[in-house]
Amino acid sequence: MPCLRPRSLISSGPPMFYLTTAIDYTNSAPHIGHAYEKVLADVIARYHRLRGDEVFFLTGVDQHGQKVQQSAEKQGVSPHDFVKQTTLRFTTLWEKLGIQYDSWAETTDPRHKDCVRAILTELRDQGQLYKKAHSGSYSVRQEQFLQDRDRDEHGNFGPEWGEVIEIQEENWYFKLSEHTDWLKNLLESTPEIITPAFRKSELLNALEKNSGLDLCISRPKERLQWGIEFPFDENYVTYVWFDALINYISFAGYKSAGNPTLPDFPTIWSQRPVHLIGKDILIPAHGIYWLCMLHAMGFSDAQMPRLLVHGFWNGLGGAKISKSTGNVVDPDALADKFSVEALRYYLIRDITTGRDAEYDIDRLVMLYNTELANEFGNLCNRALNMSQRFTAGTLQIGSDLTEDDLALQQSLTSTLADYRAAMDDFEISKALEAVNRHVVHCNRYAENMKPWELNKNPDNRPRVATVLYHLAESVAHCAVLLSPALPSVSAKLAEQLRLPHLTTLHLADLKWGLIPSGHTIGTPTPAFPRIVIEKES
RNA sequence: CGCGGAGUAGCCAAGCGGUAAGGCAGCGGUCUCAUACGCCGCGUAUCGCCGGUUCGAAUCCGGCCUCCGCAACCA
Repeated sequence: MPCLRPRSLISSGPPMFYLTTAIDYTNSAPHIGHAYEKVLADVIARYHRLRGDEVFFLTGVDQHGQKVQQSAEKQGVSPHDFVKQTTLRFTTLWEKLGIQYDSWAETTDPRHKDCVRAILTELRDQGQLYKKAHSGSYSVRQEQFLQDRDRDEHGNFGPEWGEVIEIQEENWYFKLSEHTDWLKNLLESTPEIITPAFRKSELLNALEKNSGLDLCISRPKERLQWGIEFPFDENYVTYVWFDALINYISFAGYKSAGNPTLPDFPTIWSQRPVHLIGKDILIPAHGIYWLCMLHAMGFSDAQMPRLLVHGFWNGLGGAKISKSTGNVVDPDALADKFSVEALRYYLIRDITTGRDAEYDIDRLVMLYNTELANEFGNLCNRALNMSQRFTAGTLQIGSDLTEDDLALQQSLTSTLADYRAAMDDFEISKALEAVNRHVVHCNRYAENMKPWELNKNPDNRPRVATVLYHLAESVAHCAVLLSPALPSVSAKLAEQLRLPHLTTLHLADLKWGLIPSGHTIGTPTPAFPRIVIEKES
């Protein structure tokens, strides 16, 4: 068969989908918000693999900075050891939650440090960095410069700051102000840079206020040792911006000089990457600093990343979740109590991407029990069980299709389309609703067809087979559609169906007839055990 | 008049110009293949308030009220 496409396109392969998350600060244990972002990213990444895209999913931890240095001192360990121990809490949690990342970013990684230094040197040579003295009020105890907003109602610095002295300090600055006009134009001309759209006006507004100011990017070593040393000024380490943010490119192979342990940067960054971040770090970190940094490094407008900004999980009544209010939720304990599947499902099902949601354990249990255990889980079980009992586990594709059969197939078709559209827009919740719609359709179909009734008369054998095939085939489709959200369950169902290839299918392969005629399935066991809550007195 | 979100049935929530999805909870019924699951039926929601535009508004415009976020740690 002749191929009409130019050779360059043939060899280019599937598109690269590069997805990153914020890297978490290794100062304390991961909480529900950390888990949300990573699960969301994992679902998006798995969906793109399902689409057949080439995926590079990067996540990791931010290990430098003063807080870490202080926490380590408090514990009487080195920052290195402290960070090693906290990082382990993150990696073990991700493993438990089934977060399948392709690469792991740690800012203490020598490869990352080399990249940061290479960038700093280059920017300095291009005149993008300069050294300047700053004087102001400095708290010796807190080891930081104070702002006017830190003053109390009398205009004084309170006792919480300890001794406050006036000092002068030199630091390195990045010429941020040279890039803000460009950024303004970019944001106005390229709406896809930022999702959801309403964040754009917020960002433009902040940009207005920020204009004219350059960015302080260093800390003198007397104040901070736990960081990356400047390549051309050994008395300074980098402050967070030219450290943490760089991870998005350093671990993608930027300036790695062909280091075989890192990927090929042009391949990874061949189209706009997606940075999944929380709404708290859009302004100014990602929305302003990072984009301007990339611009200074010579990235073109077409290479600017997409910022996918998610909302927060708040406590009931919209209360902020924080350590001080004591309503922090430990995702590890939740997974133990309700299962990883229930937690993953809840975190992506009960929130609209980009908006906030209220965290409520009752809803976690409710959504899992109704949509997964009762509706889908029960559908799987009844379908496979009837096949075992009525046709000895063997499925026949069937003929003489009725209107009901065709309606079921139609339902699946529209679910597939809705699912795809929603997932492409990162609307995970909508996509899951679409799957659920078909599940409900199937249960209704089963009620109406009553195969257990038909089976009483041997003449109905072919009809029973056709009905059971429609149910089993639907289970197979739904198992694939749910695989980004619940990979382990999908694998379990593939096993029960004795269709191992389901786990490696692509979205485009989802056509009626996944189950070959004459195929024999295995025995079902509940894939979603109901969560039963013991009544607490 | 700082900026930005949000206000839809008891609760969660979709819709964003054409007589208000869905879910949960509740009530009644029903099947038995199935995880006491499923299925069927039952809700008059002045879509925060007031005005305007329109043949027609939850959806557009104006005004008002209420709640949340906008220092730092932090997704």
